[in-house]
Amino acid sequence: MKSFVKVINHIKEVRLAKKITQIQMAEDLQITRQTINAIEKNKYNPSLELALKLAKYLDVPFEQLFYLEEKE
Amino acid sequence: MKSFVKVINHIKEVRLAKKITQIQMAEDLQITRQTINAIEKNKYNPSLELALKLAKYLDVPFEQLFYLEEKE
DNA sequence: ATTAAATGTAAAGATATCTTTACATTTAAT
DNA sequence: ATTAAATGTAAAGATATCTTTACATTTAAT
Repeated sequence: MKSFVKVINHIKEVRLAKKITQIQMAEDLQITRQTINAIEKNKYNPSLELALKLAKYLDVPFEQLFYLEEKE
Repeated sequence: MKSFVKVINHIKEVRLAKKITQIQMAEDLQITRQTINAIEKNKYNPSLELALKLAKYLDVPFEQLFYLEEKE
């Protein structure tokens, strides 16, 4: 899927505001800490399923946590 | 990511309500018709990026188009 | 300054997402 | 009933997402 937009996520900001560690979050969501780290560092996007779990876990509206933005 | 939840999507219902074909939608979103079809038939979930594009295109709140449900 | 906890990163391997090409079946219009 | 448009499907290949194992660096507390 070539694309001129990219996904922005605010996971790190929300996580820090709630004083949760990557480790805690990974355990709670039953994924690895490397995955959380990679997503926060924008190595790749979470799958749709994980994205929905993240919004639920962090208790923020989905569109506030993830949204599209023009690339570059 | 082993998981006890699955993603539900209402793409087909919304698309039909708007009288749009898979072909038209695929062209507009610059993806293939096979991808739309596979997602509507639940062969797999869209990527987060495509999911966000779909909600925007169909003009529905994200959480109305995609949400988690207990598996089985 | 030392230590422990947290974060960052890398590489290999598994599965998921998406494309391309091709053909079959169903639906809608005449 | 015929035809065209739309939908369904399959297989091979490319890239993305996620795990596991391992180690390095940074941050926070003492």
